[in-house]
Amino acid sequence: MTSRPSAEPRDIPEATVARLPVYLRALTTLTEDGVATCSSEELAQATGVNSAKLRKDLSYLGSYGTRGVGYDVAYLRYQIARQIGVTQDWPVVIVGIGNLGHALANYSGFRSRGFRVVALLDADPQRQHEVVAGVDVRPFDDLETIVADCGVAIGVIATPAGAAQDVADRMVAAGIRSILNFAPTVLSVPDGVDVRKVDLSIELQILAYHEQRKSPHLPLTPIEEAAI
Amino acid sequence: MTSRPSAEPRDIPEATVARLPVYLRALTTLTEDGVATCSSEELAQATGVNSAKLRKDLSYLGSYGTRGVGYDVAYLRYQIARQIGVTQDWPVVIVGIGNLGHALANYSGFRSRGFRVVALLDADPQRQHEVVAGVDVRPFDDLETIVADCGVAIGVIATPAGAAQDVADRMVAAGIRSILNFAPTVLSVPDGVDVRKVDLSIELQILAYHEQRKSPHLPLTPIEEAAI
DNA sequence: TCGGTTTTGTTCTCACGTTCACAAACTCCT
DNA sequence: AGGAGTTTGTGAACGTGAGAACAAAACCGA
Repeated sequence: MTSRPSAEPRDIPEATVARLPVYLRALTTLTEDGVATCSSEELAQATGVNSAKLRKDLSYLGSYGTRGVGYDVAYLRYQIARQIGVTQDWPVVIVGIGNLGHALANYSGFRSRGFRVVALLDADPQRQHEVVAGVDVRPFDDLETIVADCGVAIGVIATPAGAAQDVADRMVAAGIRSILNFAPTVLSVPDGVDVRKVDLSIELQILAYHEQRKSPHLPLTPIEEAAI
Repeated sequence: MTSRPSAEPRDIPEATVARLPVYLRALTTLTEDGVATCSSEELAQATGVNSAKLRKDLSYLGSYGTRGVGYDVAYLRYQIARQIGVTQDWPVVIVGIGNLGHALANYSGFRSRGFRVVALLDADPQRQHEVVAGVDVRPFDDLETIVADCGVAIGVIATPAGAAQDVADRMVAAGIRSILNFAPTVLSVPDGVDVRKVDLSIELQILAYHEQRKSPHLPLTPIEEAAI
């Protein structure tokens, strides 16, 4: 036991924050497999990172390991979950119930990882009679009421690009301060509001870039310059 | 005009590569709006980055701007597309036609950005009679044939976590060298194969972390240490 | 109790990415 | 033709992140 029982809330580097959920997932798997203890080397293997990096990441949370032994899986798992803030459920609204919205609403990974979809919203009245994943689709104008009633802080945008900024503005006005944006557009939001984006085609384009360099796949003569 | 007409193929930093698709998207929008020229400041605004960073990013591609004027939208767009390698279509296979696979197959952003879904594969015979987005779902065992026939280099995994590693192994064996993984698991692949992952719940967890620090939402007393 | 073994936590160094700041280069107007 | 105004491209300073390496701290067996 260290001299001070409470962990100090140092600020954690962004790169580390982005890896904590990966560690959390691996620890959950280990727990399910009945593993009680693991070393940084084992956990690093399971998460695909360098063991030195893993130890440094964990050191930002506190000293939760035992030298010569490793980490208590259940204990470490709880500490990471607490740091991320997923020991209790976060209510989430999803706006835009097209193909992607459907998939997100049905995605079991949200529920099992500390998120609860409390509402599905769509501007199209045609969709407002559907029930997706046990939640019925409601009009977009119900946003403010739902945010206030359920204490929603996180919104997910799965609309077409053209609607995304308007949706974001309404979300911010309603009190939402964290937005996960799947629409292929840049959102502008006031300070204090976090936006993370997931763009499916950007990831493919990055792969294409590297793929192009791998294969000597004649990389298109760069002599079209004068032609334009 | 610069003295050398051809762009030198310097290697581009990863961080820059990840932003090129964003610039490309903005330039496409500007083209559609009939804008012929734009400054780094305007393009930076449209893409949500710093204008100095934008200029440095573009400088890795070559000197395609004109001082005192800005960039020719169509020309810069073509140059970026060429660098990324999306001037011609890339054939792509999607494995796992559940909710997410459906959404991906229907996502028009792939088609419009240089990717063509040539096959949808699923191990479940129940799904093999469906037609999604004009492409019929075929047995997973057809993978090798399709990869060979269509020259597929990029595969998308949208299966449950348990199946993802097996699918990746088969993809690699079939000749695929770039994988976009939506399954919440770490894939291990040989050197020379690129994997990018998209984990929907990780993004939410990162938002939750920051959200937790914003609100003084009693952050769960860290005195459970002795209790575990 | 004590040496040997294991594994963590941390320090140090290097590489990468971001931002600033400014000279070079181009246009426009008189 | 030339000066004023604009905007790019880049060198230099700064900050963040990654990896190697090792001392400190635990366990184990005799």
